[in-house]
Amino acid sequence: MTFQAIESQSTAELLAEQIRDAILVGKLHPGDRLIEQELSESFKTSRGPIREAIRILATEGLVEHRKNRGAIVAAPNFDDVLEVYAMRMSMGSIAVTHASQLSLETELDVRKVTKKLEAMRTAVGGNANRMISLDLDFQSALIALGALPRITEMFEQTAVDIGVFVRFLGIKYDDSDHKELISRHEKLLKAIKEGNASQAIEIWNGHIQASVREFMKPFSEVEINELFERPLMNNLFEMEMKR
Amino acid sequence: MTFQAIESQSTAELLAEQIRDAILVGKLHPGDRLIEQELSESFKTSRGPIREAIRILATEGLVEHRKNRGAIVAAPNFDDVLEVYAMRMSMGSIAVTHASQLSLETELDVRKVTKKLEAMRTAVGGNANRMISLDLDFQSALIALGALPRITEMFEQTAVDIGVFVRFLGIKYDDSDHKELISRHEKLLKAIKEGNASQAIEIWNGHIQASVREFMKPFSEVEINELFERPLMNNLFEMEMKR
DNA sequence: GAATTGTAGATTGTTGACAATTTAGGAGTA
DNA sequence: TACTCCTAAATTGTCAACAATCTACAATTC
Repeated sequence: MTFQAIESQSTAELLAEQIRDAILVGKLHPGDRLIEQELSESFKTSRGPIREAIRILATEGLVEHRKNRGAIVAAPNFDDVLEVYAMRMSMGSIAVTHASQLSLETELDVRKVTKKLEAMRTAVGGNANRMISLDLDFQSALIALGALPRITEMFEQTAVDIGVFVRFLGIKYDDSDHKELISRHEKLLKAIKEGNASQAIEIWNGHIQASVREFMKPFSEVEINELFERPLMNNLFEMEMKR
Repeated sequence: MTFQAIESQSTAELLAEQIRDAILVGKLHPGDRLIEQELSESFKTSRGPIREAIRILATEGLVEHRKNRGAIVAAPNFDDVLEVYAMRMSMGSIAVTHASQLSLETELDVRKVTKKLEAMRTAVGGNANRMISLDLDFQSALIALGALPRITEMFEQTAVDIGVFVRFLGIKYDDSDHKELISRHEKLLKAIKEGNASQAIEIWNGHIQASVREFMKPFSEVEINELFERPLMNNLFEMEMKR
């Protein structure tokens, strides 16, 4: 028998994870400073690994690194939401198409996606953040089917972004849509397995649009109409520019 | 009057630049090891900044970082070319569309693009690598007009990728196409300024396709036909799947 | 002889000390 | 008061030494 290689994370990665979670959970707020010595003391490590962790978070865009002045937690706005989802829509289309056209030697990966979907199914009624996180996991696994490393990587990245948006722009997961969400995901996976790329893309785009709409819910009628004036909304909602 | 803040690069960034150039220029080959101590000795610095530089290059994908085993220069293949250009095509479409729809308060940025174009014009007959690099500069500046930070950032990133491809997959810049290239760029910029998004996209996509074709030139007829079998080629050449 | 185990050398990971830079606030000046 | 200049504290940047880990190869076993 053969075991899967276990790869222990480096201290820096571990630290980055902890700090990232602290931001996503709201223990750290936009504008808060990350002071190397403070962190190294509370994590009981030296400043070296902390530095690396901060650099990791900086490339993720979670913190902003100013030369000689340290890092601060970054603050997102709605333009960021639109950009991130525009990226996810079109990159996702590529990945999903590619996955559809690949002869699924990716058997193992398909298993992973199914598993994520299962996790979502059993998690009905859980709290909103948990559901959102599971949904993002599913999407990441799905996109990974495309076997395009850079695009997959970019998805991981934008998933972190979305975590920040959820935290700082506020969003409530709508439980009533849960069933619909899962059935959409099922259809999407099915389309990919059957090699029906165009259908897969259609479902994918629909999902992205639904996600963006979630972010618009906290806004008023008037504000939403204003949002639809923004250029990027074209990319996301193409023809049907009216709700 | 007000001056633009001059921001001196950190040692690590400087080092990363040096090493990156060494890779792009071919002084370092895929598989070569980057040994921290060696580098720190030849750069006359300590290992700290070297470490950071290597981490930077690792996130750029130029080197591969193996835990406890150091970093090696990464090796690209044609799949990478296809993925990178697929990303540039669709991300570029978003940026170009967005730029077209923006009321050009981006006056300053437009100036920058024009300048890059001018640089290309005056550089006729220069060596191939120089032309390619100028072309990439132009494209980056153009995409920056979209004012979408993540997409702009991604373009910088994939430009580095392309540098690696050019170096290690070989490509010869075709001087005879030079005029056509520049006139295409002019039309593209003009379309954006006039807010003609659909035309801009069309030109953009054409340019991407032309770039990919450049990378296919070293291949034989038979090999090229094989390339067109690859799923990703659909995204790049859509309908016209025959040369 | 092939496979396994042990070991020395090379290399990365971590640490605490010191240097350089930035920031904030007070003293001095008009 | 408003402004500039200066200084001290806070903080990041750099360094060299030490610890942990990996690689290659020799020694050992079957």
